Amino acid sequence: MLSTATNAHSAFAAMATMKPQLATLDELFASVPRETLDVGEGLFWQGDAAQHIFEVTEGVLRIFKIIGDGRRVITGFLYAGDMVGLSLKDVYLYSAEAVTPVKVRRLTKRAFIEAVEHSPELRPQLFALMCDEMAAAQDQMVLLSRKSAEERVCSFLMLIARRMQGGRPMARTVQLPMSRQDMADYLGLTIETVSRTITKLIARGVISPNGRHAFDLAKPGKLLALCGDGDSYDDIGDNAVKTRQAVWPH
Amino acid sequence: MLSTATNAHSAFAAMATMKPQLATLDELFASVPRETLDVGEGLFWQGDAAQHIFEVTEGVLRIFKIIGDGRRVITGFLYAGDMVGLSLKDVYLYSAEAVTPVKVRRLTKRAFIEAVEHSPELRPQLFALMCDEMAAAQDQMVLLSRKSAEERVCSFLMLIARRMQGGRPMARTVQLPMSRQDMADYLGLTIETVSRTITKLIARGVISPNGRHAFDLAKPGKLLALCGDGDSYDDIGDNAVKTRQAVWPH
DNA sequence: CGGTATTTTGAAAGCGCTCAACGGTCGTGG
DNA sequence: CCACGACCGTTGAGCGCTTTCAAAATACCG
Repeated sequence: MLSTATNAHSAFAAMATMKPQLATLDELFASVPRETLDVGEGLFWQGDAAQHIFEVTEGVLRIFKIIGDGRRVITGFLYAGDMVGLSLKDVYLYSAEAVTPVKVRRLTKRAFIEAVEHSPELRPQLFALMCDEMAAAQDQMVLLSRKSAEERVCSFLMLIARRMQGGRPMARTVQLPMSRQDMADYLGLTIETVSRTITKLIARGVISPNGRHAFDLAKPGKLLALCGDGDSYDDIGDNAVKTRQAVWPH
Repeated sequence: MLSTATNAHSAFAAMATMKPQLATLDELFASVPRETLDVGEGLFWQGDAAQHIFEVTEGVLRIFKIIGDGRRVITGFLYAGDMVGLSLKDVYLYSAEAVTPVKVRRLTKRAFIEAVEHSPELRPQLFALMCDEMAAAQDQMVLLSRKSAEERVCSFLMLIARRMQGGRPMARTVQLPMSRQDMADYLGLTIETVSRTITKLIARGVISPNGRHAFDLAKPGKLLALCGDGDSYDDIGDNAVKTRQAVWPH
């Protein structure tokens, strides 16, 4: 568990004397050698002693929990720039495996926490990171709780599309490196339902396959409308423009 | 929970901040007058400018999101001691309403963040809080993604039972102040399914009604086993003892 | 090119949902 | 104290979406 004070003074001294202020969380990991993971290889397992924080440098990682009888729930996919292992429990509460070949850098939890604790630059960044994660988790609860299979798949496509483009214009093509089983376990569906739903979206011309693990977004406006997020869109001609007509109660 | 060393450190911290040390997040709110909410009254709404952080002092609050066509997802119930509004977005991403009469205290987000930022005591507490929230969110994803109706209801009963007793011996009686509709929207079910599932649990003697919004846990061991969390339990005679036989992959 | 894993497709079943009616409880007011 | 009504919870019947079980098709890899 995290005991912040043990070495607080020495860590502070070290930071003050040896290092310039770190501007970004990323720089924290800059000096650490990269490790590589093959496809399917695990980074750590649910129940392992939680000693490190990792930063994904390259590739895609899946984070998942398994309950007794083998049911698997993928709680997230991590891309370059994402961090994993952030928790104060002394064991990991989930497992992490490589979806694609992955490169990561690791820091001991203590080193990470002390560095953040003594950097006024880093603290807000960590805070922001955790807030974003929490917001994403809540969106996922909405998806799992109330969305239909089609809405889930469309939401997933949009999520990945947005993530890949860092938010900008929106990718024409979405890469889905994970298997259908991974998608199913992330979306709370079965592999068959995911497959059928995708087939239907293709038949309707909303997306079109581009290899088995990539899709072209033929009608991005339509796709957006099918996410079930309740905003309304001008869908004429599929050059859809978001009209941001939020619908709250009261 | 998190054992921080308070001592060697605090002298230095006090000098640095020129403020009396706050030992707990709770004390941050100590000087603020309480506000009260009637049953059903809203604290803030999804989309409102997010200017305050709240601490629940008394009662139960529900946190929920609504998507376009009226579907509601309750992402959590908050009890005395819990905090709400923690986010860096400039609008709230969810709404908060009183399930029971509620008392809260508020701090502006800025005041809160600055206080935490200047207190080495408070920072780890906030970090711990957010980590716990994240862990709870992931458990909820598991529930929503892969658990049956019965498992969901049992998990909910256990969750509330544990929360009420602060983790100790386990309450004989569980108070459920929220409506069946609230439970349904939290568990990703309909009100009818929740009702039917509870009826079945009563029929099987797992729980027994104690007023409409409370239940006695007649067979806590059985209840635990029905949560679908995959541990195994000795259920003979219902003086069940947890045998902690975790099941990870590999 | 053969063998394996993954994905797709088909048919049937099941769990939870929808629609509908009934019952119970509580507060109000006569 | 009881009658009434509104709200909430329960129960029932039937349906539909997703799952399950099974098999074929396709991609992947040595």
